[in-house]
Amino acid sequence: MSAKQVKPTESELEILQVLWNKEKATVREVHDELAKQKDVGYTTTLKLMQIMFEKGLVERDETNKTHVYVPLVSREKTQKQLVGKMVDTLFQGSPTQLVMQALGNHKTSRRELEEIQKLLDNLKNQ
Amino acid sequence: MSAKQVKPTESELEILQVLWNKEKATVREVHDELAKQKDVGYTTTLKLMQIMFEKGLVERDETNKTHVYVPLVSREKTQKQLVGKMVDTLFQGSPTQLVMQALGNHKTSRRELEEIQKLLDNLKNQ
DNA sequence: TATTTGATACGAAACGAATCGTAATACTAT
DNA sequence: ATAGTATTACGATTCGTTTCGTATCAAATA
Repeated sequence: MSAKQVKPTESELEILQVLWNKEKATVREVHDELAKQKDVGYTTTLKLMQIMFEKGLVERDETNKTHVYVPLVSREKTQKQLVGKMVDTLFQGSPTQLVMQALGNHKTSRRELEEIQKLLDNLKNQ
Repeated sequence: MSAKQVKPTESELEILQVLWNKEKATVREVHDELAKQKDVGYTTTLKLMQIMFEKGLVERDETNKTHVYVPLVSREKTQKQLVGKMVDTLFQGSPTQLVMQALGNHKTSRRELEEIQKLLDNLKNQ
């Protein structure tokens, strides 16, 4: 029985995004990426990543002066965690309602719709 | 162009849930409902609902001493708002991925699966 | 009418998240 | 070696959320 995963904050999620995409990254790399999206100071990003390290959300290689960070929580597990919470608090426990909402409000390509249909067929036959 | 809706906090969402379900409610009613789920003081609930009033998340009828609160934001709009944000920050802008995640990780009844399929068919034919 | 009960208002504290400035430290290049 | 540059460490502040205690007021009741 492993300990329950820490829930990342909004800002931590933004950092995790970068780490998941890059597999691993330095503070500078993460910061440069974030700076494209919003106005934030370098030390702010640094501090956040240090906190994430303390929380066990990331690991880091301290061999060199410039530390290299790696995510310790997976994208999938985090998605599952947060989607689950959202289903509970916003969709009264019904994932179906969430699906309807997500599909109804965005234009989805035919290709993607068919992919989902395939998944549905699989789920029905089991 | 109406002003952008305020993003409710976690606690405010819990209160909105009750209000959405009851259509309208007093602080006492909301609080009794919340108290079933978690340990919280009456004045805490009161204060939160007062803040929600200031934020414009709810309206209230002050005719009687005991105020009656009504939600000013709809469940649907709030769902849309938060699902949208989640798609952005956690699913790289792909609602389809969110759908897959939601469907994959919960057991969904055959009836619901078919309901979703119907929606998909409609979406494909337009 | 006086007392008790229940409601609102409000300030303040506790808490966590986010931001930044500054100092210390290690690398780089002259 | 020295000066400049980039990085980490860390404290402090700000900000928003949540929590609660106390005061005040109104309504019910004894």
